[in-house]
Amino acid sequence: MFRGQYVHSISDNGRVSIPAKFRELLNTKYSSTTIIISMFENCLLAYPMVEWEKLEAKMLDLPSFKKETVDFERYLIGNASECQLDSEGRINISPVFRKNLNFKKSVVFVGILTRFEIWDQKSWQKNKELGFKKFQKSRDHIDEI
Amino acid sequence: MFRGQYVHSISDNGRVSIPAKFRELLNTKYSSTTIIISMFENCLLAYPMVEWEKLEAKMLDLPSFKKETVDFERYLIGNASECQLDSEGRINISPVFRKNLNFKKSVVFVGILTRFEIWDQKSWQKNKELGFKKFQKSRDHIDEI
DNA sequence: CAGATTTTGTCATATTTTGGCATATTAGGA
DNA sequence: TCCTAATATGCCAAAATATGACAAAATCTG
Repeated sequence: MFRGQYVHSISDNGRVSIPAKFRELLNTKYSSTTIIISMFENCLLAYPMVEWEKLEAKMLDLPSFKKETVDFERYLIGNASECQLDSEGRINISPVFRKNLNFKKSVVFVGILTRFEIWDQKSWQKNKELGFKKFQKSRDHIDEI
Repeated sequence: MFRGQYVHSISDNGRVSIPAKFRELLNTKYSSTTIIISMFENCLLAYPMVEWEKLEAKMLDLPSFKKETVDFERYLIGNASECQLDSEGRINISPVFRKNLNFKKSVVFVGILTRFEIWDQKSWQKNKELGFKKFQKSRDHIDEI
């Protein structure tokens, strides 16, 4: 499972290396270093191909003309892009993503089970307080655990 | 079960040894020295892998894009990291954790049944008073015992 | 089509992490 | 209280990792 946080720096042309722990998981569990990244809240959301395909399968089952479906899919799929890790374990993040999410010098990788997020470090820092508050609040709604 | 308190010192690069009593429990009861640590309130929370996986299994059943789920998982999983005790019974605590929790020279291990916490010694001292007050208050809400 | 710009591949190096040994410290038993 | 065994921790070398630099390839633009 993807877990934990890693801070990496991103080059001027948008190249950044994926944390070794994540690369290893892609190699072992998923046998593929192809991932899909898309936009989400204030960050990028990245899935191993296999997990992404599961997600797509579920989306195909949604009622296709319902407003929520259209809005959800247009955003998530519409922003998705496929990436191959290179021999050094790096990917390129397109200018569009970098501009939208204000990616500057450093980014934070955040592992979340079957997927991981990529944040601009400054935004992540800013969200830290809020994130903890949200976590505290969410605990009341997560009754199953 | 994990119980009691142990004070250990942490090296400059974040390496610290797990109390022998805890190691023994991992070896005997859990047959594995793999643990997961994550942030929680003002300390680290450590689970033997088996116990942690029970939690994750429950989390995988939550609706993955719902706000409460994201907030909860981003914090708990996003801060989690897998550790293997080395041959000397030590683990590494990442710079992110040390910074966030202000880990300085000494840390306190606190055993709590199926898990244990790791505190910066100073914070632990500071929280002692408060901890007692909270304990007193909690007694009214613990109806099952 | 030619030149300019961007992307990609490879190498080199600084930094961090890991493994193992050796020594210091602690705890428990006689 | 001393001795012994277990435990914790400092230290150093080796391995892994991240990232900067640069050249080659590809792409874009006029």
